[in-house]
Amino acid sequence: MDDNAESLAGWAALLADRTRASFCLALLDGRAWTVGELARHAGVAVSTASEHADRLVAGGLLIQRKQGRHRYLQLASAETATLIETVATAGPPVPPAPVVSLSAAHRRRNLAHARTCYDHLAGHIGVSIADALFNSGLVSRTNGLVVTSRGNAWLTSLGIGLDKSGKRPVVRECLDWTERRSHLAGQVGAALCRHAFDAGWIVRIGSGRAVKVTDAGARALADQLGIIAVATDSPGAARAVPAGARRP
Amino acid sequence: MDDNAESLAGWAALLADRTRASFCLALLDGRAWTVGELARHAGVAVSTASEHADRLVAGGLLIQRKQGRHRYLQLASAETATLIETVATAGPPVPPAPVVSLSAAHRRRNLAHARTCYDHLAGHIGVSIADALFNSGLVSRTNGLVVTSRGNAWLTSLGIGLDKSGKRPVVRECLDWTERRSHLAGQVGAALCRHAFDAGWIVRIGSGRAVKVTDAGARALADQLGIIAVATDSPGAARAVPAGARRP
DNA sequence: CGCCGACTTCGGTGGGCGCCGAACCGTCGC
DNA sequence: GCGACGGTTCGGCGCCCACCGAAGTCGGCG
Repeated sequence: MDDNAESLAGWAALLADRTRASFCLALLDGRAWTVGELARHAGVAVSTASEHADRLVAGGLLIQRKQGRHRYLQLASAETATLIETVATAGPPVPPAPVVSLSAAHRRRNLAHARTCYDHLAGHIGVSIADALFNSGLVSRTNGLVVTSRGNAWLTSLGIGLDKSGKRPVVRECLDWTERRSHLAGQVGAALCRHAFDAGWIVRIGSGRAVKVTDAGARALADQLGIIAVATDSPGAARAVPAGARRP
Repeated sequence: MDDNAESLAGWAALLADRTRASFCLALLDGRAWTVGELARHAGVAVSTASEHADRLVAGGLLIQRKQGRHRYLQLASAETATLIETVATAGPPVPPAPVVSLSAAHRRRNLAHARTCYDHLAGHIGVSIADALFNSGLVSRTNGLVVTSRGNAWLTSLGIGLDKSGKRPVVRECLDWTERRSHLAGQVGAALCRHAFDAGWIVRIGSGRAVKVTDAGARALADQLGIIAVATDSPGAARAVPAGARRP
């Protein structure tokens, strides 16, 4: 029991610091962040962030990849991510926060429904969009992940152009941590997200990652992709049903 | 992001202390311990233990029940137990613990083989029992999880009665963290575990959660459920094979 | 080659907290 | 009533560690 307790405590200690917790939560988006980004995100000095990164890597929670003068950090594995989410969303506990809760639960539901993951869409809505693009043959994954010619035409019709020679992958799958399925990242994911904002399909809820589908957005998604979506904050709503995809 | 990090950190902080971790691990056996017992178990002064108990209760990890001059502590819920197990058995073994291993590995094998989870049986043996009950039609999950009439008869033959009107679910599935499959909890899981202790089918190994199947227990399990089990500590043993279930 | 920028290392500071023993408080049993 | 006993409260000690700024390192770019 003795060494076991040590082990459990050591594990938990990694997460038991506000700054490190903030890192892990940020890294839940699956991306690799640099030390500087993490420092800015958590609001601490770069030197401090560097030391925390050391500890997290040493503890096995994160892995690092050095690239030029950057040091990229990401979660060690999907299991790690699951673990962090488990603890983070665990029970009502927590020392601070005596009441709140109602709005907290509401916020969580919003997050699960629609949010940004870095620069693309995630949550139920993100997964639904990915499904719709696959089902309607705009994106195909039979031979790796590619945008079909029909897909290109559709994107062009939205005013979106892709940079095939660029460094960034045109389209990429990104595991969604609330849905446990893929949504789309890469140039396509980012462009669609940007377009959704620009066209007023979605708006941010507050300052976090959560977004809300507007009425106009719901209509547009139905028209374009056959997705039935409702505004996140209407009562009993948090739901988006991918219908049999229609030709865009 | 901010309050979320705080929350995660606060949660983890509860587990991030050697002594508190030791408490929680001890309490995983589902029993209620007194402050004094926990203090002795962890090797700290009673005053120290008392303060730790305060924190764990305040944090919602434990609940307490005062009785005379004793203060009994136990895990707040089965979910809490699951959470602790998740973190405890999680990923990379942790910062410390360089070698140790042989006895540690042995102990872990014991744990994986048969242990208590809160108040019911877990590990390979727990999963085997669940399998046997499903296969022999004593418990069915075709229409939700229910004890069949034959199942009820069998339980009665063991001297186990169920409280159908009670608050606690009659039978519940509980994910086993070493097997990654379900074992049985709820009233049935608890009653079977209690019966196994009472009838001498299993005995505790030391003071922890690990249990060992006795020779008599192995015979009984084979007779009753067609499970082939061997005592945990016989060499190369840690194994329990669910055979084609026989009528009990 | 020299500058810039990302990151690391290092010394120093402060606060938090884990620990204890001593004093205190309630309950139990005589 | 008194003593024994389980538990709590309190003051104090010491360590650990999160934080910072300044100096140093190293890769990339002009």
